[in-house]
Amino acid sequence: MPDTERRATKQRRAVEQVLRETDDFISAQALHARLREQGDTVGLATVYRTLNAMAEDERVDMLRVDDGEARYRLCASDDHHHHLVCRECGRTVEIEGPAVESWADTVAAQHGFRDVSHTLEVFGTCAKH
Amino acid sequence: MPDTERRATKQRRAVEQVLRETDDFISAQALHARLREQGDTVGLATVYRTLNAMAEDERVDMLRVDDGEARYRLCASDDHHHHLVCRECGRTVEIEGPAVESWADTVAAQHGFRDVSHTLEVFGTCAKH
DNA sequence: CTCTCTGCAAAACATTTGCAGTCGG
DNA sequence: CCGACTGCAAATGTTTTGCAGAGAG
Repeated sequence: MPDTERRATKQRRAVEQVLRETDDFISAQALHARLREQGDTVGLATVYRTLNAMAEDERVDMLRVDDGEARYRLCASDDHHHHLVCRECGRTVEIEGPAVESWADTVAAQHGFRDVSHTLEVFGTCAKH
Repeated sequence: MPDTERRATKQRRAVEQVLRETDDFISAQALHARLREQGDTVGLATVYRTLNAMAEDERVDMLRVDDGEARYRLCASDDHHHHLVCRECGRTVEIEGPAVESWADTVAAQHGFRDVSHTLEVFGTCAKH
């Protein structure tokens, strides 16, 4: 239902502000916790409703991780990047793979798939471990 | 805990048999339903436990779809591969990206990461949808 | 026999929804 | 004002877990 009117409220502004300050994908639960930390009292349900609305309007990207939590991030209109994560300490480095992007699109198209998207995460043990 | 002993039971054989007959990824719930259909009475919890054990032993691939259900499938081949998954019907095509493999290793090494592994899934809408 | 496995029901999660009251435009 | 928005609590849906009994080796 993209045609519904959408009002600008205090809690929506709060959610968007946290998203703006967060580079990586963040879960609804974590976002809600961060809001409480900084004093904003926004209901968890409202966080979910806001995130869903934004996803519907394509203002955030949503992806699922293996632990079952959905994670959200403001649509970076600029570049799409991936992450290199240390499996020991969680340290994260943003990486780019231009070749991967086009490769994924090409292969998908060859198999007749449209609206292609992909998830790519690289794991390793960083120098400190 | 990959070192735990693993016994061969009737219900595990039943789960594996369904997996063997299924080409695409299937959810635990759907697998459980299929078992009941064909007369096997296996508890839902057992299906989950079996699937988790197999995933831990790397005998099945597990992936999450946007609706929040995890889907499982027997590892088809021994070499490392990726998947192109239809987000509408779950139809899956195995794809290979030799360039991606080496790219991931290289980038990770540049950042001082060792023991590199990665996950890559491509999603799209297949020709039938 | 000895442990692992199973079933069932309850618990633990993430996420959604019903409703009465609130508030933006 | 009016209808969209919010908070809370209750409802959902998936997956996990505790525990007593069953069964593989």
